[in-house]
Amino acid sequence: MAPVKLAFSQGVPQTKASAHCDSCEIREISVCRSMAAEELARLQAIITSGQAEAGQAIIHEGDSAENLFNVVSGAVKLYKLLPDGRRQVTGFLFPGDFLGIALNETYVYTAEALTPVRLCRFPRRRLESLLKDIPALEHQLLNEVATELVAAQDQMLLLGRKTARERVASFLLMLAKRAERHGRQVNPVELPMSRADIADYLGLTTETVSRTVTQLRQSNTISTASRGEIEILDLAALADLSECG
Amino acid sequence: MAPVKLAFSQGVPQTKASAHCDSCEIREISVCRSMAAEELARLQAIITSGQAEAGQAIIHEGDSAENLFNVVSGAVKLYKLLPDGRRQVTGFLFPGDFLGIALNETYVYTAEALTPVRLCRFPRRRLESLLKDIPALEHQLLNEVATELVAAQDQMLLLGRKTARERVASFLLMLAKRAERHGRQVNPVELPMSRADIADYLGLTTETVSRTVTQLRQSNTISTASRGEIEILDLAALADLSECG
DNA sequence: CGACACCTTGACCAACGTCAAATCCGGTGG
DNA sequence: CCACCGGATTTGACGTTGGTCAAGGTGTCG
Repeated sequence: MAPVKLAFSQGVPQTKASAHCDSCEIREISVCRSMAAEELARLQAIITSGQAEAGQAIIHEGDSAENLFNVVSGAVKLYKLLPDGRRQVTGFLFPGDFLGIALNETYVYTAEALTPVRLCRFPRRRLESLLKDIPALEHQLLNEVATELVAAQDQMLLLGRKTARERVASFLLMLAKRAERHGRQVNPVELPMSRADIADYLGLTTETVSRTVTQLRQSNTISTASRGEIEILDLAALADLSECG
Repeated sequence: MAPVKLAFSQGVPQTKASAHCDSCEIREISVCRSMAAEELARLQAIITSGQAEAGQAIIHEGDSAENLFNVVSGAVKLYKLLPDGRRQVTGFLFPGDFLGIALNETYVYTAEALTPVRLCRFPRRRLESLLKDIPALEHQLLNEVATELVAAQDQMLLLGRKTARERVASFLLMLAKRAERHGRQVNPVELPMSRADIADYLGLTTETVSRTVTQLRQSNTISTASRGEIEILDLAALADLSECG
């Protein structure tokens, strides 16, 4: 089938679903897992695929929430802005992660692609009507949101009470744990985001992140092999520093 | 019926449900709303009532999650601790709020009563089996958790990027909005929590909170009528200060 | 009325932010 | 292949917000 490109949400291209859930590489780690064949078929009937270039916005804070997404490949950052431009990155998404949970009618954060991203797109209205019929789907969503809430509370502890060094250590450990859980390479840890993104995630400045990374390198806790990667040399030391975060 | 007291979770007394959902004062603002009579009856069959004195822990971070609760009356704080004692208050609960969401088997935060508290207690196992039969209940829970997640993301923005003054202003506005939503008195705002609790919620120290409140009083934005209350004199100025948070 | 916990205020300090400059690195074009 | 460009990152010097430490005030409850 020739992909028919249509505009949606800031021009991110979409096509009629060209891939099938059957062959979906993230099915087992996404919200679509543990769904009966018949349910999966109904779900597949409403999805289309989408993609975004690095740097492109997928959804915008404040926009009407028309669609929800699953990240199929690539990495995404979520952020909120204050009127004067101060920014807080609230999360990073990787394949299998769900995007766009908004109980109100509008998105509460902006999502921007860090790398080229492939997406699985669910029209919100149609997904909501499916929820009434497929309890398993609502159950998975509840799981998903609850997991995110727990992570958000850990992040509050980090932002409210940890030192710069503890924040950076916690961040690296979190990325390593997630890479492991998702079956990606753990060491060196891949960092698809810029120092500025990391800073805005950790409530610091790029300068402080950079200085802290330098300190960790000088104490032989990590090594910065190539750009966009950090190798963990002393996991125990890093865990100590992170204060269990 | 004479309440039979049994020990549970750190000695918080419980009784067989002596009140009925029919007469529950928080039914319409809690997770139990929009439930059919038959469903409500099944829910009521598994609940017992509980209570806690001011200062008493209701659940402990790390404990096995045996029960979930609804706050019926009073106020509760939630917090997480670092090994060295640093504390982050992750939320305050008021009547109608749900407590104990934990997808793993253990609680991820401690909940402590700020005032005498009455609770509605749901054994987790039995609630989970009800979820399979009552889609409306799972739906309400999803709503509840999603709302909490949105609030948590706002709090990340506050903790990561706002100044002390903006944090305190945002906090007062949040309390005022919640009081309004719950039909409690809005002005003066009631503060059942201590300055230390506020500080640990806002990622500040008691001294900074105190100084900031003093500043706001001196600029005639608020007045500290009596202990445990703050009157908002200039709502617009406070909203300006909070930077839309 | 006195003890105690909580809150406020003051003096000083340090972690992190700000501003500025240097360096690194990948991409581009000759 | 190599020089150059521009953004990202690192490093340095210095400033500021909010933390720390300490003292004093205030309300509450026995």
